[in-house]
Formats: sequence, structure tokens, C-alpha cells
Amino acid sequence: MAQDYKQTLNLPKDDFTIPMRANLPEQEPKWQQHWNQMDLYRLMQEKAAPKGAFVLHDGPPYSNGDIHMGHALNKVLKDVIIRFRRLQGYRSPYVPGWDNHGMPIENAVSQQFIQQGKTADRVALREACRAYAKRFVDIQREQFRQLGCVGDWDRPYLTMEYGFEACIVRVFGELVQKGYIYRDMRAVLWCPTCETALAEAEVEYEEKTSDSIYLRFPLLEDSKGVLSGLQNPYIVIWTTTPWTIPANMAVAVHPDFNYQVVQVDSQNACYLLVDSLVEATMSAVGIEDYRVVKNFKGRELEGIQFKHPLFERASPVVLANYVLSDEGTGVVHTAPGHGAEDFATGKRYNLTILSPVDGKGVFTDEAGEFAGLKIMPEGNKRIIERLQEVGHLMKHETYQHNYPHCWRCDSPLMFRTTVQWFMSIDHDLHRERSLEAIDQVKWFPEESRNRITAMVRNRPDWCISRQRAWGVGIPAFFCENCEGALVTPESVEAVAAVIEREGSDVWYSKPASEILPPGTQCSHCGAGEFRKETDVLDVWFDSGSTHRAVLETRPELTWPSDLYFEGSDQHRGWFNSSLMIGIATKGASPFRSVVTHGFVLDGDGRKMSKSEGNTILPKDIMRASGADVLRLWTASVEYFEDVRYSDEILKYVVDAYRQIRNTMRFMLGNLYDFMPDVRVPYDQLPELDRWMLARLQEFLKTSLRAYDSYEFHRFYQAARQLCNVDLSAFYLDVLKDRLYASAPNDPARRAAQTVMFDMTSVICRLFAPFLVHTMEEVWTRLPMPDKPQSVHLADFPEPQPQWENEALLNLWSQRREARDIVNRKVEEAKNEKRIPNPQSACAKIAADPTYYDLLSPLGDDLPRLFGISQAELTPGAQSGLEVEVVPAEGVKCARCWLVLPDVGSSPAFPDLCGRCAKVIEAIS
RNA sequence: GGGCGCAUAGCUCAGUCGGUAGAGCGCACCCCUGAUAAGGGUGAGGUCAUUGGUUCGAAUCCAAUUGUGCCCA
Repeated sequence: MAQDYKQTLNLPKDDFTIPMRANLPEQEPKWQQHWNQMDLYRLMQEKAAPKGAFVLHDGPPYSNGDIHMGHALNKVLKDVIIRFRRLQGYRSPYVPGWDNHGMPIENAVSQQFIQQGKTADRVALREACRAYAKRFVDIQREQFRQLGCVGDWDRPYLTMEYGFEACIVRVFGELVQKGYIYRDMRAVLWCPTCETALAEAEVEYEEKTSDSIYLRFPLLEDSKGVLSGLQNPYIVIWTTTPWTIPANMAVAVHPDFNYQVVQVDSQNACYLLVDSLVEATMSAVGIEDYRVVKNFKGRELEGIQFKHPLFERASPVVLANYVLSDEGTGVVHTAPGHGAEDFATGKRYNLTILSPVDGKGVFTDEAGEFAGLKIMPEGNKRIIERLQEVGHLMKHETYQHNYPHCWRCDSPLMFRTTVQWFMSIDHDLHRERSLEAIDQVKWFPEESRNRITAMVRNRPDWCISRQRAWGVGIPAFFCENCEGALVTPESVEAVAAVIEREGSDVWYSKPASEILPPGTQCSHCGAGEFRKETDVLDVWFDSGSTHRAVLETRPELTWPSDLYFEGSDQHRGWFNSSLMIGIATKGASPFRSVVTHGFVLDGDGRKMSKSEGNTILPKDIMRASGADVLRLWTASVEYFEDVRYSDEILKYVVDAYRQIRNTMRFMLGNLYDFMPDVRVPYDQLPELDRWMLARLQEFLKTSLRAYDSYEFHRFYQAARQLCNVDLSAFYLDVLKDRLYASAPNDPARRAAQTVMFDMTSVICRLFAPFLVHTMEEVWTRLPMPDKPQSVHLADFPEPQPQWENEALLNLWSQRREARDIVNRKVEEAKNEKRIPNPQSACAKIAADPTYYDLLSPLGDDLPRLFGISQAELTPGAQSGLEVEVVPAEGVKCARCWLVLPDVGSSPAFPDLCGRCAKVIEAIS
């Protein structure tokens, strides 16, 4: 009976391999618990590290909300890196961190207070922010752990920890000490209702109806005589914010535009404006009898002094590249106190920065006759009236446009110039030294270097102050007597010391006198009464200090780090801020290399956004498919660029996961009676097996190279090729007869097992950084005494030069071409119903001399190569192979299922082939 | 508007010095039922985003355009 013979075959055994169905969502938490119990992270750190330390410094995510796909991509790849470095023999500590201070949390917490109808003072607000941040640290930490990421999760770094906050203060102190810090004016968007500066993210652009006016500035002084001979020349400007006219300090023209003077006889006046807008402007102001009398390049006008239309002061012509030639008059009213571009121009021309408006949007005494008026609408109205009275208003109408509004109270915003703190980027050749440091850093991908170089080369000084509550207070004091600033090494250290003990809230809860050393005197006037600065530091200053607060304080870490690994937006963000602080305080870059990854887009390549409804959360993927599948996805994509994610894409990754898993499962199932003591030495392996090892060697080298260059997708592609094509479709398929039908201890079977063991062992360890749970399961099944208790404590496989064999690779790739030819013929025969299946086929092959030499050495194994029962090889073909597929003669062997002529040749076993009869005799 | 990228088969990726476009998956059809919610075979699939240029010859080099992403204004 056939059933009886099945027991005599060496079929793969389920008890010795992994289950076909992974059921990852259920299994993964068990593995994670297992690792927690053995304290895997500690064991990884304690393992001998012959190559020394490899420190990846974690960029802190913001502690707000669930983790999104960008976080998942980032953290998984970091985890892969610290794991493979560990496997390579490095000690690779991972201290995760969070960025806690900042506007989003402050705003969320403020909203909560508002909804509850409560008002909070600064200390109460900050306490609530701290609690909020902590809650999301816990939520995100749990999600990162579910992704399978290992690290010192019990001792992460938090930028709101007292020690960290003290470090930030000290870093600021060092910058002061070295002369990097200064105070200056800067235009900020300001909400007159909330009385606060707004960050760009808090600004909403909405339609607004504004007053639109054309007005003229009379000529005051033209020392170079550029406009000589013209009657009553005026320059014409257009603005939609009449209230900024009192702050006007200049009129700007574009150096390259053509400007024209038009004479209007009916008004006995000449008007200067850009050529392309003469017609539109004259039409807008209702002048018909004009004629062009003169042309100028914008740059020729520089320095001509016009007179402010309302005040007795000059408004000179300045040059600016942002002037447009398709709107207004091509002459820009410049109020350095009320606009960012105007401010920059004002600085360039050393104009007075006048901002005669207070925090409530009311004109101050500096606005002269307008003092006390709200800028809108009263101020606008009065100014327009006054312009009319003095005769310089040329037109007034209303105008619809997008205008910045406060996201909270919806008020129209204004630009207001305020005093801010800055870090100089050019002090002490800082910029040059930063650029040199960038040159020394390794950037992956190399294009990254262009981006960071351009950023650093062009970046302005760093405005490090924010008018917010939830942050580290700028540790400066102001003299109550003379308003002089006090920032000395002693005062900064006094602040740092108290923050280190009690947290940065003390800056708000304690008076200056309890923080400063007794007897502190103002260096300007000698007075002893001080008040504290109320601004906080930009959160980029916090995160830019992580290398000081973390790398320098944790004994397991090093300064500088070996690697920063973040999204490409961090060129402007964390890479930049870390480098600025690193160069300024340590004279060197805090990272030796930087890898950047792209953003996660949806299946159509569009950005994921909540409003579009195309977001997918990692926790949902983990729940449905498992973390290992999500991790495998990160291996499948070329992440230096933006990557795509969709359910469809994940489906393909799930398929890939199954195929890899099944390949491993099959090999393990066939190793149930294998142990190292039955290994077959390399030189006694059949040629096919040595070919397989040559392929393994090739794969191994490709994979290690891919890991080293962080091009994990190359490893993924190579692994899929190996598993699907070389193993599943070819080697393992060919091997089945040898494995199943041979005597268990047949050297040929032991040889196959030897190769499968090496194969499994190598693939398992190479995939371990990605498929952390699955490969741990494989590892437990690997028949190997004295192995490390976790694959994550093993070593990466090393290339085996003795496996290398170029000649075998060539030989077998040609033999597989022959296999392809035969396969096509078998398929043909199948389709023509000449044979039902390959097992009943015999291939009659005539070969040219080349093919004959290639195939004849295989002898009886030739049909195995073709996956059929019989093959007859003869020389004599003109070229290539001539193949005829015919039904195999003989009977199907009841044991090995090959159709062979010698079935029944052994009288004792009439339904067995000769080979199977012999095997049965031997084992019984 | 500016800076830095990207665009090759349905999907994920290769493509060396410029020389007739490749892989795996998926798909279709077939086989197997001793890897079985597996496994094998065969096959179809591309105007290399578009346009122009350089060249004997362009996926590849140059320019512009379109789409898309990050950063900035």
C-alpha cells in the first residue's frame, strides 16, 4: 500500500519547524514579553563588542499624539541599525528621547483650560503641560515597543527633565560667554487681541476687505540731480495697510526694473513708478492726460530723498529684490517696524526701526498725532483723511485679499517689531567652521550634503527667543533701575543649579532675588534689583542641545555620535540646530554621519494628511498584520526618497513575508534529524550543493554591503530573489527527491541538510534586524547546540571565501537555461495533452557539444534538474538543445512517485523502483 | 516665488562608460496534492512623465514643461 511507504519517506516534520501561519498580532507581544524577561537590551549591551561602540543618537519626536507612519519608518529603521551594528560586533546603545516643550502642547493644554472655563497662570499652565507631555511619552513609548524596537525604554531622555533643562540653560550660558548671544529687533506676526506673537503654524490666511490706497511722496532732496528738470516730482506707492504709513521710513524699488516718470499737466506734477504699471495705476487713480517723459533703471534712483507724506522727515529710495512689477506701482512703501522684508531692508540701509504700535494694536506716542487710536479701523480711517487733507492721497478704495489671521481669535494680525534674543551665526567664523564640519561628515544619500550646505550657508542668525509659556526660560535678568541685561557665568549657573534641583518651573515661581547669588549687582548701574526675562528658548534650542545633555552625560554613549538618522525635514531642523550648538560650544559636529529618510506618502504619492483622510496609523497595521510585516515594508522601500504606503502595497509585503517564512519553514522541517555532527564537509558536498553555497556567499556579500551602506531595500530584493527563485523554485524543489526518498543518513541527504542548515542560519541572522519576532522563532528551531539564547545576541554571518566559486555559478546558470528550455517543452506537451504532468514525462534531448559537455556529467541526476521522471541525453544536435517530450515509460513507483522502467525489479517490492527497494531493505 | 529632491511594467526595485529595457512580486492559464490557507511550470505586461536639444545612437547628458515631496519666502 502506498500509504505504508509514506512512512518510510523523510518528509519534513511540523514539530521541528515554525507554523505556517504566523499569527503575528497575537505572537509578537509574547516574544516581547520574553525579551523583557531576559532583559534583552541589557544582554545586547553586555555582549562582547570587538569593534567598539557605534552610537546612534536618537532624534526626539514631539510628545504629542499617536505615532504616525513617519515615526514608524524612523524608529524601525533606527532599531534595524542598532541591531545590525550589534550583530556586526559593535556595542550599540540606544537611548530614546522625546521633545517635550513647545507650542503644540501649550496650545492643546490652553484649550483644555478654556473649555473648562478656567484661567491658568504660567505655573499652573506649565504643570499641566508637563503632565500632558508625560502622558504622550508613555503612549508613544508603548507604541514604539510594540513595533519591536529595543532600547533603554525605562530611562529615556526627556527635554523637560530637570537635568536636561539645566543643561539647556548652561549651553545658553556658554554661548553668552563665547559672545554668540545678542539682542536685537525683529518683526513678528502679532495678534492685537491675544496680545502675543504668533508662530507661522498659528497663522491662518483668510479673505479680508482692506483699505487700498495710492498715495504720493513729494521730492525732498535729489543731490545727484537724477530728477532735475522735472516739475514737482512725486514717487507713487500703493498699500493695503494705511496704518503703517506713520512707520514709513523708505520707499523701495527693484534695481533691475525700468521706472518711468509720467507728466500730468492738469495736476502740474510728475509721477515716478515702474513702467509696467503706469497704465494700470493711472487708470486706477483716474488720470487720463499723462505722458511718459523720462526712463530710469531702478538702481539709478537709489538715495533720492522723498518726503514722508504726513511727517516732516525723509523717506529715501532704497533697493530691494522682492519688489514686484505686476502689483501696486512697483514702488514699495517700506516700514521696517511692520514687516519682515521691510525690516531686513531697514537693517541693510540702517533705517530707524519704528514700530509705533503697542501690544493691543494702539498707536503709541511715537505715532505723533495718531497716538491713542486703534490701528484698525480708526487709525486707517484717520490716516486716509489726513492724506486727503494734505493732498497726497491719489485714490482710496476697498480691496479683497488673503490676510493673516489669528487661529485662535480670528483677528487680523499685524507685523510688530519686538526685541528678541539671537545666536550669531557669523561670530568667530562660526558659519565657516560649520561648513567645514559638514564637509567632514558622511551623508547618506550624498545629495543631503547639498541641502545642509545651502541651509547653513544662507541661514540668518538664529532667533532663539519665543513669547511662550511652555519652555525653558531664557536665564537673563534685567536691572529694575537701568533696564540693563544681566547674563553672567555666575547668574546662569545660579539659574541652572536651581533648575537642576527643582525644575524649570522655579524660573516662574521664584523671584529673581531668590535665584541670583546674594549681592548681585547690575554691571551697568550697580543697582541690586532685578526682574526675570519672560521669553522662553526656541524648542530647537532644546533639541539642538541633546548631544550635550545626553551624549555627554550617559556613560554608555560617546560624543560625538556615529550617526543621526532622521527625516529630510531635519536638515533645517535638528541637524542644523545640533550642528550650530556643537560647533559653537564644542568646536565640532556632534555627528560623524547622517542618514536621512523621506516622508511616507499614500499609494498615489500624495502626502498623508488628516484632512485628506488618507492617513494610516501604525497601530492599526500592527493590529491587522503585525509589526514584523510593517518592519518588512521598511526594508522593501528605497527610503532615501519619499516612500509610499497603502493597503495594496502592504498586501504585497504580506505575500513576501509568507514566502520568506515558508521557505524557512520548509528548510527547518527538513532538519528534524540534523545536528552538526552529521555535517558533510564542504569538499564532499555534491556539486549542486556547492553551487548553492556559492550563491549563498554571493547573497551574503550583497546583503552585508547593503547593510553597511544603509540600502536595506537591496538586501530585501536580493533575499526575495534567493528565497523565491534559487531556493523555492529550484534548489529545494530539486532536492526533494534526495531528501525524502534517500535513506535518512545517506551522505547525499546529509549534504542537502548541511546546506539547508547554513542557508537557514545565514538568512535568519540577516533578516533578524527586520523580522525581529519571526527570526527569533526560527532561531529557536535551528538545530544548533550552544547557540546564543537569542538571535539578537548572535553574530552576523561572515562571508566564507571557500564557498566562493565563479565557475560553478556560471556552470549552473547554463544548466538552468537548459532547464528552462525543457520546461517550455514539458509545458507544451502538457497543453497538448500528450502528458498529464511533468512527473510522467521523459525528455529526449539531443545536445550540441557545448550542452552535451554541460549536461552529461549529471548522469542519473539529469531528470532531477528538469523536474521530470526520465531524461535521455544524446550528442549530435547542430546547435543548442533539441528536446522532445514523451510519456515516460514504466510504472510510477509507489514510494518516490517517479515513473521509472525499473519498478518491480526487486521481487520483494513489486511496486517500487530499484532505488526505493534498496532504501527500504537498508532501513528495515 | 526660491533652495534641495524625485518620476523606468499593476506594485516594489535594478539599470555600470550613452549602444535593441531587467528582476521579484502580482496577474492570466496550466500542473501538483509528500512545503498544502503551501509548492511548481508557462505566458502576457513598458512611448523609461512630456517636449526640445547634443549625438551615428539617449532611460542614461543638457534645457524647458508637467506632476509630486521636503524646506524656505
